[in-house]
Amino acid sequence: MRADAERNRQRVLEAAEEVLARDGAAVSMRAVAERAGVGLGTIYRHFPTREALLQAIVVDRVRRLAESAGPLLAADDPAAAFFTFFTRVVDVSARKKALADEVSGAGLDPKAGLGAVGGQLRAAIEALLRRAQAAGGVRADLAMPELLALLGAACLGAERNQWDDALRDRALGLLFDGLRGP
Amino acid sequence: MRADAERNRQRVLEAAEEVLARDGAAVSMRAVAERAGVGLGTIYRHFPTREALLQAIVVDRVRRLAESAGPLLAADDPAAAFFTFFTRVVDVSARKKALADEVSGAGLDPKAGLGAVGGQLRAAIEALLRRAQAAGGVRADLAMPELLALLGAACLGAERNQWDDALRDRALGLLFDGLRGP
Amino acid sequence: MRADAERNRQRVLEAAEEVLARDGAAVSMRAVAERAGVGLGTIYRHFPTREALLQAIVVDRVRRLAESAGPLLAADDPAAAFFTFFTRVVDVSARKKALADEVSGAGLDPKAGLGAVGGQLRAAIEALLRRAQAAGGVRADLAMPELLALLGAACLGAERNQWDDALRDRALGLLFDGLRGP
Amino acid sequence: MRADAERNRQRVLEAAEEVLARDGAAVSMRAVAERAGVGLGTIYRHFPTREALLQAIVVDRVRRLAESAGPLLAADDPAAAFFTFFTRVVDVSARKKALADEVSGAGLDPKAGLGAVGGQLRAAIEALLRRAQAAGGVRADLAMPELLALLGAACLGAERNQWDDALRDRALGLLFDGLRGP
DNA sequence: CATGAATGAGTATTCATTCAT
DNA sequence: CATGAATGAATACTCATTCAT
Repeated sequence: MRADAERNRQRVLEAAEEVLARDGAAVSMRAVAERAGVGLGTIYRHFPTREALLQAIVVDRVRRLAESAGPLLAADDPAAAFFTFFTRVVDVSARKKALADEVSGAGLDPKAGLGAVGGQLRAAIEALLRRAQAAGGVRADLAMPELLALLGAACLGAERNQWDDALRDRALGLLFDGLRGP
Repeated sequence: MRADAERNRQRVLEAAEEVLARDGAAVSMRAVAERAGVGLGTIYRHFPTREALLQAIVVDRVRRLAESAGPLLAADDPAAAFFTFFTRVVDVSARKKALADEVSGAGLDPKAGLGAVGGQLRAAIEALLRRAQAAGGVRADLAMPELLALLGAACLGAERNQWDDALRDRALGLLFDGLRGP
Repeated sequence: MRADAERNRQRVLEAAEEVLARDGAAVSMRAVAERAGVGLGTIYRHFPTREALLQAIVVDRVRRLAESAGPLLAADDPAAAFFTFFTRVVDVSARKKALADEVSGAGLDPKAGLGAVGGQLRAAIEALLRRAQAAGGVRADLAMPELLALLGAACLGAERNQWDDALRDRALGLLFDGLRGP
Repeated sequence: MRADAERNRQRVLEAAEEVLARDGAAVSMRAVAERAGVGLGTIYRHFPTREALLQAIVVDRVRRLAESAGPLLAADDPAAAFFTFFTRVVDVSARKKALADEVSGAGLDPKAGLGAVGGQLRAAIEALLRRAQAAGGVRADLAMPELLALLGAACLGAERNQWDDALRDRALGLLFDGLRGP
């Protein structure tokens, strides 16, 4: 790919990321184009449809999240690692609109638009959970469906209600007590 | 107001409630009019804007929810009453689209579009919480902000991901363990 | 239907008829709206899609053509009636763009977008042909496929090349000699 | 012109010929570029506009048609030669989209976009006609305007309606009977 | 000289809202 | 007072053409 094309592709992605993070999934293509300082056609050159552009951004976010789980899988305290990652996912959702929608619900199954990265994030969560359970830091009867349900809910709540750090810590603190066991 | 006007107002409200519950907040005014069997103008006679109509419905829902808390305030088991009401709010959210948005977050402050009923729901929750805490069934350090944050998150998650009863019970069971205390 | 709605529907149809007759099937909806002096939404109220509007016009033209065959079926000179109708179809095509496309080819089969009127026109042509053949004014071995092929071709030629009356008479005169027999 | 430039010009012409013949005049420049395996800019280097490219192709087709008339001018049976050529033009139109438009109507006047070749084709047709008339195989009162009108119409019909060989023979057979005389 | 990235005017279509009937 | 016809701004997307690389 030519240098200027790659540069413009990045500008489009960054502009779309910004307006998407700020305004949510209802962004118009024209708004993205103006923000990026490019023509409408330039967006469509790099992303065939509106959905493709938005998905590219969300997929990238989810991928980064999944990748960031790597170091935590080798952390000394498996339970802390699990809760750290849970918090991180919620945290990113609070700051980036349209991410929670994907983390929430079925979005982590490969069948969804996320493609493979949905499964990767899910796998990362599951691995962290298993280690934490083996270490006794998370109750043994916690299964993935309810964990994902709660994680998705927290992400949606954090996004919609713009949880600040303090609120997030208090809310997740309560939730984590429940995940540790009664 | 003339009797037929009042009757039409009710028909509009009921129709809007149905389509809003089913299709979510993206519902079109025409869809509401057709469902109600009235003209578009009739809707606008009773509700000045689309937002006003939707809000009237949500306000009504929230009001009913708040009123339904009454008996629970006199229940024998304050903690059970608290958790019952929490579950009820989540349950209704899962079945009625566009409710979770209001329960979530700032919607329960009087400053929001909900008007007074937001405060009423909030007051009901707070009263149930205080009784449950006094009875020792809920941890004493649980404050309203994080409680509302978690309640809103659960509502959003239940709506978006269409929690079934079993999933709702498992997810809320974990959360309630956290609310009882570590 | 309300009087003003019917009036506007007619204005739209007439405006679309004009621009379609003049500019062909590539007309834009905006051009029709401006010509009709109505808003874009008004067109879409009466015709759900661009295709529906254009088809309504062409269907109407074809219907009128088919209906105009009625008196000719009772004419004294069956052969003259047949040739008169053939000429009429070509004549209208020369004056109204986008008609020839429908008369030409498969457009007269009910499967096409013309719906029933395509079949009616075809039936009218066939009836006129049979009478003319029975009267000995048209060769007996003339069948519908080649007749429709020639009629469609003449319509297309007349439209594309804007045959004037004299040219049309000369060209069709030659063709009719062929249809009478060698 | 450099050898590679000439080579690219040919590739563009051939690719455009193919897609034009298959898909008709609505072909996009990008489709031509991809088919030719060259960049869009290369097309515009050789042809200043979309129209220029399409015309170059049609001009070439018409030129070849005109040239193919040469041997027929020396054929033993002038009438057969005339009808053979008429059939050939229709035949090519049926197989190559966007040709009929040019053969049809004014396209054969030098004033049109075809440039000189339009006149050449016209001259070839006229020469064949004169010989056939002199030999008594075509009616003496057949003049060029109506002949061209009918030829153009047949070309358009054959293209639009995708006449197969049998239909073409039947339709043209009827027409030729008319051209021979009543 | 070749490339293909960028442009942006243009397209059909939707929908909240107004207002003549 | 009810109706629903009319409005027109807004949306996603296409494609001939230009021009930086």
